[in-house]
Amino acid sequence: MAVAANRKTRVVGGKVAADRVKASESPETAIYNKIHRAIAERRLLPGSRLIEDQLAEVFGVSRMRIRWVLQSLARDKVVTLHRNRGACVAEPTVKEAKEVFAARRLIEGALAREVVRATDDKALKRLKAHIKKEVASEKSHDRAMELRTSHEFHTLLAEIVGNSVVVDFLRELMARSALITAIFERPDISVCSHFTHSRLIELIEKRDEQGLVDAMLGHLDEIESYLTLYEKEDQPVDIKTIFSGL
Amino acid sequence: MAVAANRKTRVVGGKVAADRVKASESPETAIYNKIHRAIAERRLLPGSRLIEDQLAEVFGVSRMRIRWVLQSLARDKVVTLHRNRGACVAEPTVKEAKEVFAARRLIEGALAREVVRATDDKALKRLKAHIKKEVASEKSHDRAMELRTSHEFHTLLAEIVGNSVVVDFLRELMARSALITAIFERPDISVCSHFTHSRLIELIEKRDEQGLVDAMLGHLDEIESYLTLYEKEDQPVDIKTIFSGL
DNA sequence: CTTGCACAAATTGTTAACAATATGAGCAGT
DNA sequence: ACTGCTCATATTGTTAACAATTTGTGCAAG
Repeated sequence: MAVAANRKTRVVGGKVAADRVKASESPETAIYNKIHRAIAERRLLPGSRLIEDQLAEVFGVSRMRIRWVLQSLARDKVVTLHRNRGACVAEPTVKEAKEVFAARRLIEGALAREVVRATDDKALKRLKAHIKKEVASEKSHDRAMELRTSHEFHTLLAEIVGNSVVVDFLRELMARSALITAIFERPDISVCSHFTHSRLIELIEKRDEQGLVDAMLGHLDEIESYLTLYEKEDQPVDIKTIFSGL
Repeated sequence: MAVAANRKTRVVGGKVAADRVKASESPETAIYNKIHRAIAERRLLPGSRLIEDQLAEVFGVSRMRIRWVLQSLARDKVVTLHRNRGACVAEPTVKEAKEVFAARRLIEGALAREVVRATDDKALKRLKAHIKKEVASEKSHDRAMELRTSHEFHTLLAEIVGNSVVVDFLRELMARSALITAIFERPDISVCSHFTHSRLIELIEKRDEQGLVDAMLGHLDEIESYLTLYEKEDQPVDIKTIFSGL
């Protein structure tokens, strides 16, 4: 995430301030997260314009702050910026969605091998603890939280391998996946992913490297198959036929 | 790259303007590239302070522009930003360098398989044409250009696979590699990489998937071995001993 | 010789006003 | 109806002045 997150923990009279849990967030990151979440949860629909003045007023900050945040969101492909025409919530194309999933297969597939090598008892505990979180999320029937928790599992695998460069890539891919899922999700299917994730953990425990790789790739295929990723066939008929006639 | 690069090609009286080759660069990207290049070519050494006013004057733009560019450079890990204390040229640690190369092995190793599948005649031509560029760069004895061209080869492989998400990741990794190489390069060795790259192309031509993967991993190990990546052992002796004494 | 303090200088962070640009409505001409 | 035009409006882009912060220096006290 481009927005710096390094405001010091605020201490008041010897006691940590009330917003301690969010203490590591600069105002910029806080706004970044709010907008990002609003988009991922589809309260802000793809294509919606994001007007600086409005956001500035809503969040009670100056326009430059908003500008800054929008830049960050744009770099993470969550909004698109048009010179002199402002920002819109990104509208990922089908092509883009497929590329993101292809990239995930590439990276997470390769990562799977490393995970087997890197997982120790402590890591296993973290993984199993995370499954509990996923179960709780699914029970709550809060789709947004479900998705977040589920994505965190994938980032967690990268964290276990311990390469922060890869972790950053994974985070970025998860953020984009969240947006893509929000947009292309089929309303008729609801994935029960904690089960699949448990299966992955079993394979890690068994040190079944190839099995884990295959299961991971299968898992990603499964997720992708739950989306409606077909190109829209609305040909630009009128103009095209005219031009092909020439 | 976070800085938008989308100024329209300027047309003057029916003829494309003289700066056509750079027409796609906004003033921000131009400055971004200049600073980035100065760092990669070690004209700006790691740790050097980058003072907004100075840069603004040098490039003849306002401070806000510089601020914007510094933000982009920071996100690409080429400079580090300290709240209220300005920007410095990044000083990649040995740990960071190793992580970047580990990430490269992960991604480029996995990419190698895809490359074999994705390479057609046209792609082969591009690859071979690029080797010529590398040869020319090496002849010129311009170390900076040599490095650039060499890195472009790796990005080119990603381009051939055709996944723009992966291409972006690779570009980022190459930029960081360039900086890392610039900093940790051993002055006594000069890599003659076009030969190794030619070997990779041969393997692609032979459709030797596993061979290519192995060769690529070996290549990356080789590059890394040409750097002086040992942790500096200058223990914080004084303080540490005092504390361990307690 | 070190520590602590106050103050000055350099630098970054923020704001509000202004300039430039794009968008859409209205309206005339065909 | 459709095109082309002008102008008002909304919105973004830029600037310059101001506020806040950090850093370094000098000086006095221990």
